[in-house]
Amino acid sequence: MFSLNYRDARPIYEQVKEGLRRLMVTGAIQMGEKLPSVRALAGTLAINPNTIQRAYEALEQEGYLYTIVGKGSFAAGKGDGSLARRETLLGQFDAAATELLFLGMTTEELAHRIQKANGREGQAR
Amino acid sequence: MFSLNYRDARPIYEQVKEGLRRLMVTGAIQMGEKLPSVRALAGTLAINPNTIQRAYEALEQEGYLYTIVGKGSFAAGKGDGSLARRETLLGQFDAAATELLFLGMTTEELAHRIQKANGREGQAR
DNA sequence: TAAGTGTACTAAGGCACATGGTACAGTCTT
DNA sequence: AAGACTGTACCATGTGCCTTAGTACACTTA
Repeated sequence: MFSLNYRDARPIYEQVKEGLRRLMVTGAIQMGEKLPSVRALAGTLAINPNTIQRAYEALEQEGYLYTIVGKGSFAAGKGDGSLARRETLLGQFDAAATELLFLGMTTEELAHRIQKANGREGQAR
Repeated sequence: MFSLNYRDARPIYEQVKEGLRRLMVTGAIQMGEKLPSVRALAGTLAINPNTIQRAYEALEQEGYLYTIVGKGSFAAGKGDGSLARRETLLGQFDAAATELLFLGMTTEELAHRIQKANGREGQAR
């Protein structure tokens, strides 16, 4: 599924968030698919269920999953992302692009990189 | 110069790093220009000099500034960025691009955004 | 009924961050 | 030579977030 890095400065629940988000964005987890339960994922990653709960809670607020009490958590659709998440991403995108241009990369190189990213995304139709 | 956000989850020294990096990347601080001293910047931002010191130390390791004991710290040139920093940026760029494409943005929209970023960058020749 | 689901608490410990203080070596101005 | 400025290096302290552990409750499903 994905792995944790305890040497990373970022908190575990952030790594869980990014790991799940990545699986959904790349199509490894498709829309409507059931995610592992809080306790199950906690057991797999050998961490506390509370930490998983925190990650799920945040992902739900970002629009990446919805939850039904007693049934479980499920991956949301593409159009369900929050505006706040989109703004955050655009900020990260612009900052990275500006700095990479400063470091000598060309607009063509970055544009080509987007093409490759477009290939990775949405392999799930 | 730039401002701190105490409600932000990121540590202060990270915000200082990003603030200075942004000023250098956008040309507001040019190559070879002297940066404010550790104590001066600490006074301006109303924080501890140790925190500034930590930010400067990290920026030097990233290749964004060089320092001369007794004289001060100075903005480095474009070609002095570390490879590690470049790899970090490329990772952030790809991740943001992939997720934005998932959320419905087109490659053309992102490419156009890079053009605008290219306008902001390097206004200092 | 029993097992599995999300959710909500509380208590405790660990760790990074930030502060305050002191000190030293080097550079520059006077 | 003296003083003011630079970066740098400690140490001790407090705070807040993260993480764990444990318990409990409402709901769904087999």
